[in-house]
Order: sequence, then C-alpha cells, then structure tokens
Amino acid sequence: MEYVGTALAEMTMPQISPLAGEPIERADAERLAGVLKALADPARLRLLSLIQSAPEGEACVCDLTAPLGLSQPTVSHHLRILTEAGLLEREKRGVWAYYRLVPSAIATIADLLTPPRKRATKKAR
Amino acid sequence: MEYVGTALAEMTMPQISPLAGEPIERADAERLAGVLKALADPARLRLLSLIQSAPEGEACVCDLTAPLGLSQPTVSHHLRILTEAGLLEREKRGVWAYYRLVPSAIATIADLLTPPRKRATKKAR
DNA sequence: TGCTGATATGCAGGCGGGTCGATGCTGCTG
DNA sequence: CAGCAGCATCGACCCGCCTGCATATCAGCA
Repeated sequence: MEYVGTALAEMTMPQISPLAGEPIERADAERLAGVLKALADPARLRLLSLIQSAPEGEACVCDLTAPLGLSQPTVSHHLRILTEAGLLEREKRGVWAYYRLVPSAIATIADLLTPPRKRATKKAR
Repeated sequence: MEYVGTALAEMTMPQISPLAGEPIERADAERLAGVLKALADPARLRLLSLIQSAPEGEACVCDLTAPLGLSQPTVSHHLRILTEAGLLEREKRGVWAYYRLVPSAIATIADLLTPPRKRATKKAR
C-alpha cells in the first residue's frame, strides 16, 4: 500500500528539521505530516495508550478489539499504520501478535514540535 | 464548518490527559486527534513554520501564498483550520489579516505526547 | 461614491482513508 | 490430519477533506 511507508523508521525521522527555526522544507513537512497523520486518529491514540499501559507494555490484537469497540480487521488496520509509521513494533509469538511501543518514537515527534530546547539535531545541508 | 471547533482553545486542551499513564478515554482521544489532525498536513506545517520564522513572528495571507505554491483561497482555508484548532491567532489590520502562533499551543501538544516528565496536569475527575 | 486590492466563503471535483464482512493463512490442539 | 482460533488481507462503501474557481466582503483611496 501507500500509507506512510515506515516514516519514522527508515525515513529517519530524526533528520526531519524541527518546526521551529528556519522555514521547514517541503519534503520535511511531508514526512512529519505523515507521522502526525498516523497519530491523528482517536482509535490509534487509544491503541497506543492501551498498549503502553498494558501489563508488560505489550498487547495482542484480541486484547484491543473489545476496549476500542472496533472490528478485528479494523484494529489490525490501525496497528499496521502505527507500525509502518515507526510508532509500534510487532512480535509474533505462536498464534498471537504482540505489539509494543517503539521506545522513544513518540518523544522524538514531540521534540520535533517543541521549538527551543536541547535539540541536538543538526539540520545539516 | 465542523472541523475541530477551537479544540485547543475553549476545548481547553490542557485538560486532555496525556498519552502516557492510564488508558486515554474516548473523548480525550478525539480531542487530541482533532488537534493533531490540524497539524497533520504538509501545507499547514509549512504555514506554521513560515509564520513562526517571519520577521515579527507574524505574516499575512499574501506573504504565504507564494512560498506554498497554493491558491489564496486554499491558504486562507488552512489558516482557518489552524486558527480554529487554537494554534494560530488572527489580527486584522486594515486590509490585511496577520496571523501569529498562539504562544505555547504547540508546546502543549508536545507535552501531551511526551510520556513521563514534569507534567503538572492533574487529570481530575 | 465608485474602484481596486486583500481575504473570506461557496461550490464542486477527486482522492484518501476509516470501517466492516468475507476470506485466506498459519500455528496449536485433539 | 481435521478442526479451530488469532491475524492479516481484500473488496467495497461512504464520508471527510484538500484544492481551485468563482464570488462575496470589506477597507482604503481617487
């Protein structure tokens, strides 16, 4: 498909220049928008929240369907988008697929939005 | 229209519980998603960036149309969405409409995303 | 007052995306 | 080796939204 395309991961989101500073370039804007688009959905925000607060910090699809009130295919769909955005990682154990947050992925996004701080990123070029 | 409806402003975004902690509630997820949806667009990210880096931290529509490569009505449309989301404020001086960032609006969003930190927000209720 | 320029709004076209039901796949189990 | 349970994928529907063109508003000016 053609969603985000692992924006955060291989797109190397950390290279996206922050919102602050000089005007953001077109490409950066599109990458950042891609990741934010993955976040900008109630169901997906709740998924992240549910997974993050789960016992081992992980959860399988069957645990997430009920709380969200969405069908299993729809939940899998959202999990896929979050995974491809680099926000979740998937591990299949037996019949179950366990999802957990990618350590500092969300924090990285927050840093890109936050203007003046310890940002170590050199926007190079 | 029926977009975000001044999500950040009167919706009092600061009352939205952060992503971290206990599972976020449906209403909070929708409010946060609403604001993020306003951010999750390349054109709007560039608008925020352009305005923020403008001389006086403000810019009028006529200054933003060219850099974006979008029509004037489209730019006005995006500015409206950002304004209604509580990210921009508008001031009309004469024939021109000047837009500037709402001081700590974006930072507030970043805080809601960032998990464990100085968050002072008491989720009350 | 009438004209011009800066913005906002209405309208419409086209695409992207959220959702579900049906189906395919794959390990586990009897 | 059937049968079943957990997930992913497919196809389809429908709504939301980005965009531009046309038009309405409104302020400044001759």
